[in-house]
Amino acid sequence: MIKKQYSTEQRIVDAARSVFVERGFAAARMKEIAGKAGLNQALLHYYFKNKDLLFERVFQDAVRTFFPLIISILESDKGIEEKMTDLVHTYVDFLKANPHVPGFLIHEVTQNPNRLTKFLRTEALPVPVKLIRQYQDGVAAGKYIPIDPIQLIVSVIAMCVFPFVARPMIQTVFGLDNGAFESFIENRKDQITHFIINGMYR
Amino acid sequence: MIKKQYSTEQRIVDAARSVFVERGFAAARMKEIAGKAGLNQALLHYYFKNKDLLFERVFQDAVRTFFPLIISILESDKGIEEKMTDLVHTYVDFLKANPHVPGFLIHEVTQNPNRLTKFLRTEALPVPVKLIRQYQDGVAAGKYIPIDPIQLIVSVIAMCVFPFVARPMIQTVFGLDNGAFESFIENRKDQITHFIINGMYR
DNA sequence: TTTATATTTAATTGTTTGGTTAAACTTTAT
DNA sequence: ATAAAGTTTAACCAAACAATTAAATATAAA
Repeated sequence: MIKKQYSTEQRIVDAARSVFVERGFAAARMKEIAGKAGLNQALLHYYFKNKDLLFERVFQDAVRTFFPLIISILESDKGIEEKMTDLVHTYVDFLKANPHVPGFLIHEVTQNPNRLTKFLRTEALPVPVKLIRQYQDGVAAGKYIPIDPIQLIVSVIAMCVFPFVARPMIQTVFGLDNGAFESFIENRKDQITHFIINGMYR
Repeated sequence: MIKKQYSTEQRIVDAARSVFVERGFAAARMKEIAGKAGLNQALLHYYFKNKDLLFERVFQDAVRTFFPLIISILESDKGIEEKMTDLVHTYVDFLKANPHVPGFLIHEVTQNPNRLTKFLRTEALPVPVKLIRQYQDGVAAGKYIPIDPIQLIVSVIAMCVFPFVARPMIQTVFGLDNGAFESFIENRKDQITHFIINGMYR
């Protein structure tokens, strides 16, 4: 019974993720989610009392995958260059496997910031103090340009995430079909790594 | 009569922009737009046959402000460094005045890419060939690092736009109140300019 | 002044949606 | 075998929504 319960609930959550991530909360339809999960709406409501509770589950799962990966890379014991390289490569590969998640999170947090605030009250995200200290030490030693390490982190994440978030726009404006866009992303990993590391050095 | 017609239609469009940009197409309500414009729903439909037509108008106006500014800066006759500085400063200032527009466009293009495709069929966007050539010449002369100038353009735009698009997320994760976020953006202009120009040079 | 256009109010319409209900059936656990 | 939990079907509900209608009034143009 435990096995069966897991399977039905997980089927619902997987279907819901698919629909919510594609359409967003407001445009997603419970009827569609039920259909995708291969069950009826009554059962959907047996497991999740309402749309908002189901959404919360999907949202929380998405946040749990999106942020901790960044933090663990930034907080490793390696040197900055290696961490930046790791971050770009690992993160872009993660985004390739989950291309719609950042856009989904950004939009839904914008629509309802309380969702993230509430989540972080129970599962706080550590500030990447190691990376920050490493960078500040490098600035003091005259090795890196004097910018705020938080700005650097935001910039690196921006450069990784933005092409996924704005994918249709970039494809349309620059006339890239799907194959060309995938090459663009694959090439991008080394190119922005080079640009970032080069940019940090004085 | 012309004066009056402009005023009512423009009032509707302004109200619609406000609501669509904040809530997105799916969650925006015609009733709310009518209320914000200070008129009734029948009049709303007298001027715009349906929700989609009204949205198209707002969308097109937004696209018309978002992209051409980038292109005009990238295609000026100035040197690359000056153009990058101009782009960051001008663009961030534009975004400060219209903070929700990029997020709105990105989300709505993702939900319905045809809107942008259709728009660009009638109002094509030039590719910034001058900037591209300038960068490629610099690479050939051994002055800049060998990356694709399109990647550079995407990165610069990413660094300008992302903090606005992901503002609530960044504020929440880094614990910035509104004042601190505004300082962050103001500081960011010079910091990313420095980072970008430094990053380009070999 | 007359005609055309713009505007309003209040009510209505048809559809969609999230959610509920009841009863029957199936599966699982004891 | 019985009881509990899971699942289904079909119908229903109330609310919300975009859009419409009819009639009256106000404003602008000819």
